Amino acid sequence: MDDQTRMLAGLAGLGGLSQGDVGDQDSVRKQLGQPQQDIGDILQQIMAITDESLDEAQARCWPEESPAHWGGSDDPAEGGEAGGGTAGGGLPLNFQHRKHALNCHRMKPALFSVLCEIKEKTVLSIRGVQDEDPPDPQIMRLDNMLLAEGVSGPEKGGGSAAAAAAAAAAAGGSPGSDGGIEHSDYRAKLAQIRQIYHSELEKYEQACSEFTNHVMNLLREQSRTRPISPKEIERMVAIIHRKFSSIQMQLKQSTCEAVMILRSRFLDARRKRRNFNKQATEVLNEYFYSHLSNPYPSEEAKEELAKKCAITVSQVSNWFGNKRIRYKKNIGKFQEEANLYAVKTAVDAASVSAQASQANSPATPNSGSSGSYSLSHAGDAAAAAYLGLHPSNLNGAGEAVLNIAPSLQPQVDTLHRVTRLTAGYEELTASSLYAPHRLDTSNSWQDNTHPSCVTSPPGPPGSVHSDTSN
DNA sequence: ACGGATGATTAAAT
DNA sequence: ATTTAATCATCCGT
Repeated sequence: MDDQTRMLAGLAGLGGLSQGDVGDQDSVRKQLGQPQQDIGDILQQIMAITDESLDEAQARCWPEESPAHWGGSDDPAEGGEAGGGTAGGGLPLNFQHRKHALNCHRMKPALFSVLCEIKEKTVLSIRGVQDEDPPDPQIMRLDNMLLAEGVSGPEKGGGSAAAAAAAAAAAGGSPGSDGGIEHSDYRAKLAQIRQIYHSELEKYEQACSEFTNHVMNLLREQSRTRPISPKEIERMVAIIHRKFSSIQMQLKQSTCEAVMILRSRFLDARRKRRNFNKQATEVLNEYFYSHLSNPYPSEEAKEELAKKCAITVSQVSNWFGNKRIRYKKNIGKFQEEANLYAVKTAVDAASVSAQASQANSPATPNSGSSGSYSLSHAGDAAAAAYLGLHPSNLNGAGEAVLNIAPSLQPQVDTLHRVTRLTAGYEELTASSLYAPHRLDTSNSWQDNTHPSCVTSPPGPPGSVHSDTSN
């Protein structure tokens, strides 16, 4: 682990400091304010000890010396009178007992604290004042996002489902049937991300606490041989945590990134475009072709259409925008469609009227098409188609017997016949039905391009692309 | 795989 | 704010 070695290097650096501190006799003396003779003795002993290698010292001293050690970082209260009795007052001449005696010296706690203080100051001056870290706004942002995305929140379901639903609503997706499948896919991926995130997080946390413990033990042990205050250990732990939290931030950041990518791939409505279902298209087309002279549904009409088609109002707007422009661009291509829907509306109108006049109602086979939007205008195309159809497709009672509506797939010859029939009434439809409407209602809708008719395409149908390039 | 169809997005115009 | 025109990205039949 890279950070571990770096961390240890940092610790080693601190260790080096202690040697320098020990040499600073003057300040020690100044701060202690104790008889100088005493201090001189102690310092000499300290110097002697610091001349030994750490290994030697450890090997020699630790096994036998358990009760009192430097600083008593485990139990600060212990420091006060530790030195009093056990040393027995005799001067330690034996090299082996030098350290032990030093530990038991009555001055030891004071000296220790002074050394710690000095070191503290040095460390602070080196490191500057950036010790207290404010809660990182960056990591807070990431946390918030992960929480909102349902990655770091409660384990299952709730959070992510809510997030997905919210995203779907924001994307304006249809709440209908096919939405759920997509989202289950999305949720599966999200769960995958969440799992990775959590396992990584756990790993990091474990490593962090492990390492922290290790360092703390190390420092505590070292506090027997060099001045390390509890405060310093605390700070070291803080440093470690900072390091690890920066690693954690990286993890969070990459998780956020992954979630964003996932989101854009799965929930961006544009990328995951779904065609409207047949019925919706049908409803929209019916409206469009029955209001061909002014295919601009009002807000209420849009709402109604949206409700009918189980899509949003803005989707209705999109649809009409696309439809208008594409129709206008290549009328010929939409000819058959126009006739088809004209027929359908005519049939509906006919069946409605038949229903009205005759008591029996042969429930229009075409589910949503009978005009719940205002038929006030049901006019132009419907009437034209009606005219074209009348001779062959209406029975005596005026009831529609047309069979193309239910099966949505009109045979080609039927269509052709309709087209040709309608074409026969060209002047009638074009001039007496369409033209007036076009003139008085709409100003910009098809100002010039197609002068006359619905039925005779002005140009070669196949040649023009509705969309220029792709 | 390809090309047309189609819903959505965008900038510009109104 | 809505519409147009162009464009994008995907869907879907072949």
